[in-house]
Amino acid sequence: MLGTGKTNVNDGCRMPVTLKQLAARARVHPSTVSRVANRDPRLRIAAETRSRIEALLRETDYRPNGVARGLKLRQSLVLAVVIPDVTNPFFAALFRGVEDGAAPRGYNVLLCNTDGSPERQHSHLQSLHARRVDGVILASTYLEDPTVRWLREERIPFVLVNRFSDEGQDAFVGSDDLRGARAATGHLVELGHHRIGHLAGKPTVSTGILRRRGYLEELGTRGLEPDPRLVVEAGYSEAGGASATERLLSLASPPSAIFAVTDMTAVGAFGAVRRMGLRIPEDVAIVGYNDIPLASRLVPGLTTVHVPIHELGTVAAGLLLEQIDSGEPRQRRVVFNPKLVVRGSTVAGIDATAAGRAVWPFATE
Amino acid sequence: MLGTGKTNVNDGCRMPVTLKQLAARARVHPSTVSRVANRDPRLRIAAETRSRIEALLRETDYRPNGVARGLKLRQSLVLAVVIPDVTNPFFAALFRGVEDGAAPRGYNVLLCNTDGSPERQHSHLQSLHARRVDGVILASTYLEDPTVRWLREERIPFVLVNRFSDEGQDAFVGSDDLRGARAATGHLVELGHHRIGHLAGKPTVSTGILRRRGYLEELGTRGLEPDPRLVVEAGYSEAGGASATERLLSLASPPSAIFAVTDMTAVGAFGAVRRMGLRIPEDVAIVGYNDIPLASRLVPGLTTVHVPIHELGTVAAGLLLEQIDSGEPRQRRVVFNPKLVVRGSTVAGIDATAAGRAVWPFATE
DNA sequence: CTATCGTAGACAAACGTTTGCGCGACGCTC
DNA sequence: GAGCGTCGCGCAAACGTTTGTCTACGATAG
Repeated sequence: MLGTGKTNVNDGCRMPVTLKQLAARARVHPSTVSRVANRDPRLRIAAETRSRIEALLRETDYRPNGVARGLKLRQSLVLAVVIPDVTNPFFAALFRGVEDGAAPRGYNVLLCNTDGSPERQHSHLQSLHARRVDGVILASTYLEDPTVRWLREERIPFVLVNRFSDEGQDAFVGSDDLRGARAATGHLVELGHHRIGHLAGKPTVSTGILRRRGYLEELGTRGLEPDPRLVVEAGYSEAGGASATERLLSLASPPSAIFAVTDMTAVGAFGAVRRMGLRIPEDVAIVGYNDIPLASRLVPGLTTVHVPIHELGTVAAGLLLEQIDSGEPRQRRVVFNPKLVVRGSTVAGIDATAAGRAVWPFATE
Repeated sequence: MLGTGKTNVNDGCRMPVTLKQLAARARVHPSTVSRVANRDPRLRIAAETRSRIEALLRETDYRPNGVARGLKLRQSLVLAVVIPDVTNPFFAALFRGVEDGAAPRGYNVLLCNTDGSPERQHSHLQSLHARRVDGVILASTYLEDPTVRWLREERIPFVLVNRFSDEGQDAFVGSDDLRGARAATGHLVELGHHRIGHLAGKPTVSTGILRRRGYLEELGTRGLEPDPRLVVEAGYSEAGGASATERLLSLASPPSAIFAVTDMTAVGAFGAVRRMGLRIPEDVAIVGYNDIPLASRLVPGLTTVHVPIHELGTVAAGLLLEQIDSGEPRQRRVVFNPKLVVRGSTVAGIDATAAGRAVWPFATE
């Protein structure tokens, strides 16, 4: 019979079809099939052969083995996003942005949670490197981060998001933390607050340093004397925000307003204030940072500094792909101008107006 | 000089070191280096050679090329999680569970968002298959899902989570939806509600069907006549929950309580009830499903059916790895017994007690 | 009729591993 | 001292692609 020569088809068990098997069935060399499948423009293929092979490709629904392809071509079409914790809505939205930016270009995206541990970050990156991911988006970096230096040395394309490292000229996308913090603080001053507390981030993280500096600078500009006792390191967790707030409100002369380094920190503050039997904003006004979806759903709504989180992700993906395509590290930095969103946690009753109505697009479950 | 023979090292540019390069430097065959690196138990290596090679491995910090390894070994050490949207806290927690279960075994995890679109789901899975992922965790399936059949046919290891497909005997981990829905409905009945509305899921999704059935069955058991007008399809989004609630509350004789198919749906109901100027729980009591972190932070807290979301993920990962290791599809089904958590959205004032204090571990940002 | 040329497609190497097999060399026994 | 067992390691094929080069063949021209 025709086509039953010494083809080494193994149709016994269902195996993903390979180029060689197709070549045998079409009685041509594997390279020919490859050129047809890839529409190789440099080689001329007889119309008859081509259509025969194309029919076969369609019939078997051939998909090249990505692993083999990756080995030969030295590109895996896989990116990685490294973050502290996807359970934090900020990072979930960020990841969505990255995927939305990368998927249309054929990339899949790995997600790695570090829980803020430099060791886990490092081991994740070792693993990613071994898998030859094409690029990394790193949102869990800290200042003087050896991981970033290692990425530079290994010439692995990467983009930092939200936080940056060193004075580095690495590709970066984030918000203008200094400006955002000044806007938040200024808002509280304008509301008449004199004693404003700050739930600070860590001094090892760029956002922690810059937002604290913005807070201090704005106080200075407004002619208010900063009180060191009003600045408490709270970290980025809800629990940290809660305990720091308790300390702040137990002071002899407690603050009447609080600027939290992060929305999640502010959420912790909400809980602490409530448990102490105080009212928001009458007794304590609260401002956060990032405008995560949760911020608009709290009661009262959380006044916060809006950051286009999803866009951070898509832009980062774009920068990374640019870097991968060009082959050279482009040190572009994209810094968004943050904008204050006023809600009920600083101005009583404002949630009933349009400002409080922000509805975040939560998708189907 | 020693060691400067015809070694084909190319130390001009920094390339990831390969087995061949190391072999050349150690003056042995690549296979020998491979065996040392892999601690191949079957082959005996002279102590001197071994230590020489081991020193070299440490010195160069050698990591085998995962792509080449994957090609040869037919395993990529990559899993994929397919969900509608990671921005939904339910799926974020689920993903964390999967990663926490898989990472210790050396796996990295791809995350794919489908936005509930069968087309996107299908194209994602095509792509995953081409990349030869070792297994898939699918949480976005619907009934009579061609994707699932395709997975079965291709013999790709997979586990369904939360929702299942067909009557299938596929590996599955989720909660007992029928029981959870009955508990939620029964709770409302016991509080004295006679007209209980249901914000239903889609009839194409197992959770939608089962939770609706549980609601109806419980009403029957309690001797209440189900009213078809009180069941409105709301889907799984906040917006869907809001608009469905508006319809429900505009009825001639509106319900005094609502059971929502999902916490996010319930969140939508919260907003709608508030906008209509009604009080929770005095005018309308609300119950959700899943107990996402957000549920305990709403004011009042959302009464809901607790599901161990993170554990769903780790267990699913375990099942999947078991399947991968054994080479055979194990059709184990793990069904958790859900437990009602009562908060202020059904019982006024209860949030001040311990029940409302559930603090979810949000990690650092 | 032969030299030339263009075209269609085969050949083979390469990407970086893993692993069954086999081969020399050494030491032991009889 | 010949045979045998063991030890240590090299050889080569294989995983599934891609791509530069080379060949065979038919046509055309001189």
